[in-house]
Amino acid sequence: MSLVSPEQETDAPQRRERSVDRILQILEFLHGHGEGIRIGALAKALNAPRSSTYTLVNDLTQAGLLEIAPDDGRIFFGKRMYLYGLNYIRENSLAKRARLEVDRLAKETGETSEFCMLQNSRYTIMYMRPGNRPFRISSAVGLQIPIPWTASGRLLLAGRSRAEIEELIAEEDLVLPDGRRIDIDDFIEAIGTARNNGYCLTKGLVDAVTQCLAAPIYGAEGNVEATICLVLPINLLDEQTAALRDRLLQSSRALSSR
Amino acid sequence: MSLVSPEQETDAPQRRERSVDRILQILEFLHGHGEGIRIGALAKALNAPRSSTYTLVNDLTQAGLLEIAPDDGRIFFGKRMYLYGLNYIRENSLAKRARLEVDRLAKETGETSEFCMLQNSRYTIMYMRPGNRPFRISSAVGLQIPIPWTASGRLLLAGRSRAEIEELIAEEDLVLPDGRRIDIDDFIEAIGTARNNGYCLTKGLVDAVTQCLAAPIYGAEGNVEATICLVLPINLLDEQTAALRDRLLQSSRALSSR
DNA sequence: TGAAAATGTCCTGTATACAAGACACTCATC
DNA sequence: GATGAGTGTCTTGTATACAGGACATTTTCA
Repeated sequence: MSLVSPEQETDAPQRRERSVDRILQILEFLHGHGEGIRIGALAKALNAPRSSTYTLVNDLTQAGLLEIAPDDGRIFFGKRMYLYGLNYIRENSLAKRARLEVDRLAKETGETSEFCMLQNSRYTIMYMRPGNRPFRISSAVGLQIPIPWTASGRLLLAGRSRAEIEELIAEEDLVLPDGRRIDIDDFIEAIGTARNNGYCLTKGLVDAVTQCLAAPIYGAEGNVEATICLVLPINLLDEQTAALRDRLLQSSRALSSR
Repeated sequence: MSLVSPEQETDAPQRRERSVDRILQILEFLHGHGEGIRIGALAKALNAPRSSTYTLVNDLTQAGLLEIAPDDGRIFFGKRMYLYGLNYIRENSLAKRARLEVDRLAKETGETSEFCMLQNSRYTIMYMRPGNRPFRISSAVGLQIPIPWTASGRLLLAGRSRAEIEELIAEEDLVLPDGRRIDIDDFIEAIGTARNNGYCLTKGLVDAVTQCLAAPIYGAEGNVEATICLVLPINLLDEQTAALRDRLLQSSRALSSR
């Protein structure tokens, strides 16, 4: 079931939609859009009638799931959505354990640690704990990031067929922030290597000064359900990296099923 | 508009509800309930028809806003709800600044720092950063906590009339975790004092070994929109506490409007 | 082991929520 | 100050989503 895409364009009179579906479309669009949007523009983007959009957005706003910026009327996610969402990371077994483990890892190593999953066939940092280095703090938690940009992404695709991978990765996701293009064959090979090694190290992908060291979290069926990873300065000594890797793999094992 | 309470009990045939409202009821109930619940029990709790509840919950589950525990079928908040919620704290101006300030405060003082707001006429920790002490980490972030249990709560009620306060505070919220009962008159007086002082200190309320030092964050209209606070061991020296208070007030000013 | 309760799915009629469009405003822009 | 685009509110008719209930399982526990 496609969540966000508006119904197929036909000449037939527009199908009536259930408000549930409209709500899900609104939320998903807002999340993907990445910034506030005004109601009119939202209705147009979803190909939804303006009147229905008004009532729904107003309902959700009154409930606090959305907020409307008082100055320009743009819609954002609201406080209540945030509070509801916190329940997930507090209650979900894996998320809860992973959060604690990330905190522990960051504290012990002093390095920025992250817990990551796939969502929508994109990569998402679910939880992050910054390290002690005076680095910039990444504010990418919860955002959707192209899978090929990350070490975790290579692990998360482990076990999938070539066709599946090609299907999953959009063309533009192969282009790095600095404009370089990742070759799909190299990428698929890297996935295989990562799978065999049981970890993955990428250098200077998203930016030139960091490397990313990721380890898999296996689900009950032996699939890679999530990853835990360290964001490191690129110029570490080999023995430092090796020590960090061993420590990371320990966390990886602790979080994996069985 | 009451969010969670089911419609008034009449003998008239049940009013039909819009699915928007049902959804809001489901989410709010789940949040307040604090743990997973099965669909049947949910329908009963909301006084909603079972069939409608099934379809709605299934829709929300497919969308990832809810999750159903595979073993016993209980409903929880889902991954997508969490990701949607993260947008709030990333985009909302106050929440964003407060998060950075809390991180800074925790780092500088080494003490557990929190950003708090009212929600539903209950008190909620919106964001927390643990300090360096080997304390237990509170996992109360996002939960609804009785206002009288906290220093922040006293600040957040500043400026409200006695009647409003009595209206707001449920009887049972005056009872502390250890069974002691807070006198409503003392509580109202403490609110006035907190308002005049521009900060609030409470000792040994929620547990015997901590004190809580809170400062207001003023909104544009001079109202207390939120608070920022420190959770400290109860046996600090006066001069230590004073220094922390000054530092806290600095953050308070930085976050307040104007 | 049998009865009672709960779970999940499906079907149907009708109360009503949605789509469409009208209307009165408010901004921009020329 | 005229034009066009967008905003927010209301009203109305009808397609349909919801409430109710039936049914086949599964679970509970006496």
